[in-house]
Amino acid sequence: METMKEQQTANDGLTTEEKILAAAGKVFTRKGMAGARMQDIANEAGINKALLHYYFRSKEKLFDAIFEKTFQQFVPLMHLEFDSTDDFRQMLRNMVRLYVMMVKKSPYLPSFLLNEMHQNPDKIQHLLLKMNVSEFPKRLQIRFSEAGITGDPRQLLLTLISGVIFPFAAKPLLMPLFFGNNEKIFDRFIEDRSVFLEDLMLRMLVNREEDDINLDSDNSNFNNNAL
Amino acid sequence: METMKEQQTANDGLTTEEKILAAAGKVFTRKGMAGARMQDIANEAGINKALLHYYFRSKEKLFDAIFEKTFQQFVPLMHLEFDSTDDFRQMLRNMVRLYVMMVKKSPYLPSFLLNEMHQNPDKIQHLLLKMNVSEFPKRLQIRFSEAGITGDPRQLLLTLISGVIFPFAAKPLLMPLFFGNNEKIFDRFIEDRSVFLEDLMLRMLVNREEDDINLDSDNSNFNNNAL
DNA sequence: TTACTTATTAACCGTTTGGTTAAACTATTT
DNA sequence: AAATAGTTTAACCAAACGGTTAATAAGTAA
Repeated sequence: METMKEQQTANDGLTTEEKILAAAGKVFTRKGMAGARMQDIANEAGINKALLHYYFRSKEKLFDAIFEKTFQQFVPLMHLEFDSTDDFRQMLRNMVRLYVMMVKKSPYLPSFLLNEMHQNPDKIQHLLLKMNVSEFPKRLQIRFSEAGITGDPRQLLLTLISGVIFPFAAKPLLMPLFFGNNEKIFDRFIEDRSVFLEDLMLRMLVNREEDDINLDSDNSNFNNNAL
Repeated sequence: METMKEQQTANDGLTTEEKILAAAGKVFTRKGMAGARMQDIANEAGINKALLHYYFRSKEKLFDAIFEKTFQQFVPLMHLEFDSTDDFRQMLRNMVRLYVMMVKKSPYLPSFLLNEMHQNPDKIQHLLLKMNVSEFPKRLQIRFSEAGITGDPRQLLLTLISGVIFPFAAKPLLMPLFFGNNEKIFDRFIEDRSVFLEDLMLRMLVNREEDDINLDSDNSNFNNNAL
């Protein structure tokens, strides 16, 4: 029998703190900060409510921990992913696949993040400073320039990300409107959408250079991204 | 001095009920159902809290009124817009412009709707029945077929709508990350985006027929849209 | 004016909520 | 074993909340 110093592992192999974080993540992402109840989180974690305040001082502190963790799970993906692959097209493909996978696993995430971002825009400022993403727009521009893309890379990136995330964020509407409340049909649609979006990206990249339709080539306002 | 029977107009030319609805709309869209307080709504309307319960019986009833109104403002736009113009490309252009205008006017709307939709997916089912949108997917398909588009029209439509809405829904993130917290730069980006999205649509329509990249032409799962 | 209906308010009520406390339980140290 | 530090709980608390009530004010009809 070994002695455990820092944290003792509970019955199911999880620290109490870990159990709290898992439960809080579940409840907060579903109900949001305002809709979540501390008692619900305690029940979900199978512990006493006072323990929540013992580990995290207040509801807001606990929420902040969850929000930060969830936020970082989302945003820096592009951050990391943009350096990993040499082939530009393959990189875009990977991004689509990665985001589809992520959102598929936890469908509440997008609307949770979007909503809480609006509720506390100040916290985002702070989070973006902690993760060092201030260089991201510059790197994004360089990456696109090297690939010979002339247009505003933000337009393309936003189209890509929104294209993946939005169907999940709007699922409760799309489900009865387009998919007859059939989960399998929805899943198949998402499968098709991955291909659709990859193809969409390729079309844009290929055509953009040789085409006469000019989209504000001198995008002079791209450098104003101070923090 | 005229006599008023049905509803007397208050000092500022608005019925009390109208003042309540306006105030509730403002508070609910910003704070959400769970985050909104009846007292805040009463304050915003400049009336006593009990009046809220006098006109609408409960918080949920009041919320439902706002949610329905807001929801209908959004969804049936495509519904109406899809019949108005003969020219298919012009119609898509109009849709983009219309949605940009709408969301620009009330930036909280997208994240509010997306979030509350997740919170009560059951209510959406009911709302979709009231608005008669059951025919919409069929009409959408027909409209696209007539224009000679072979791919799944839902993919294209979703790309369009998400492309417009998402930048506003994610504005608190994009603002410091891409636009240096400068509202004017953001506005200019949205202007550019309208053009970008219109161009994007045209590219897809033009190329899709003559291209060898085949995106699941036999979209057999499109007809399963019962309600 | 009188009677009556509708609109509006201040005060109140029961419940829920985030948070605290003091005691009990568990492990580690001496 | 005794003392100590860390963990967990039941019970409690004040504030906030949605909702009610009883009384008042305002408009309408006779």
